[in-house]
Amino acid sequence: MKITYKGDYALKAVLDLALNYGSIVTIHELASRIQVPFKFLEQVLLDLKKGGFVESKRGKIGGYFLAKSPAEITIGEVIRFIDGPIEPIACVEKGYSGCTDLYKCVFRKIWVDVGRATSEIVDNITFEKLVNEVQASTEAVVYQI
Amino acid sequence: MKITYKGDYALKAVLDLALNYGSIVTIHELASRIQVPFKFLEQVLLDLKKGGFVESKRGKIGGYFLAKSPAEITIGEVIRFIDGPIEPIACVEKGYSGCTDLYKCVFRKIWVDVGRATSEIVDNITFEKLVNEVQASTEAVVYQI
DNA sequence: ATATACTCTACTATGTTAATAGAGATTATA
DNA sequence: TATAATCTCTATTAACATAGTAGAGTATAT
Repeated sequence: MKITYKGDYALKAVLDLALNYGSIVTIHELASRIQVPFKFLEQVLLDLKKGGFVESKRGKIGGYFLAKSPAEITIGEVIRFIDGPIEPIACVEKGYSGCTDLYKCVFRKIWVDVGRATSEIVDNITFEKLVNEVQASTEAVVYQI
Repeated sequence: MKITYKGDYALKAVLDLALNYGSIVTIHELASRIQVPFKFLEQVLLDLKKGGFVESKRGKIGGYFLAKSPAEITIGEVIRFIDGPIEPIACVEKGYSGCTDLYKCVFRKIWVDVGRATSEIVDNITFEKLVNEVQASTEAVVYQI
């Protein structure tokens, strides 16, 4: 798994929408809050829409909002959709001719293991969990003042 | 972690040298056995040499051989040296300005976890282990005949 | 000497990533 | 209905990484 900027931005965008679940958020607000180039974020959001993670409303008072509750979205789903398969090497998902050689691709099963271990983590973290974490940390800051 | 062809070839090369531990192997033999472009493999082997994984002997009857015993080399060491850090995103090792924002980079600790889980696997697999696996599988085939 | 084999540097083609640009479509509201 | 705000879609580009190729140079056994 390699997380690109696009994937990173997508996760931050979904997190922001999760933090604002119930209201509608413009790309502009989002872009300034999560510090991402506006035009790039536009594309990321269109992708997230195609993936069924977010919905949008056009026109004045338009914007984006989550298509499901934060509890129903995991970071694994998002990162897979935006950045592709979790596995560290293509041979784990595809045919990969290299596996026909003498060594019978002894490495393949290792990459499968790595993929599983990674999935174990990212598929069990929902945005609800992350929202709670963020809120707990910001509350903690408030109490310190 | 993303494993490139170079990393894949490096692992196969080390495995081949491990299977032939004790003897010296030419790039040519290696290239034909592990099915890798000769000139590309040359470079990979030079890198592996810089990394201290292999040694070489020039001239006639020259070739490559492991610098340490297969038991002393893990696939984690090799892959890190050839393909860079295990972590799925740069922010885990570097500064990464994105972490200064409101959300305090809630994702960062997840990537650290993923990196740890991956390391757990790849740092505990030595080439001795792989050699045993390969030999067991080829023996099994022999018995079947 | 010479053949064999490693060493080193440079080059190139291809693809991906990150970002920018701009015209178009939709909708609330004055 | 005009208009401003907002999402939608396609194209383009600069920079970088990857995968592979090329060729001249150096070392060594015989």
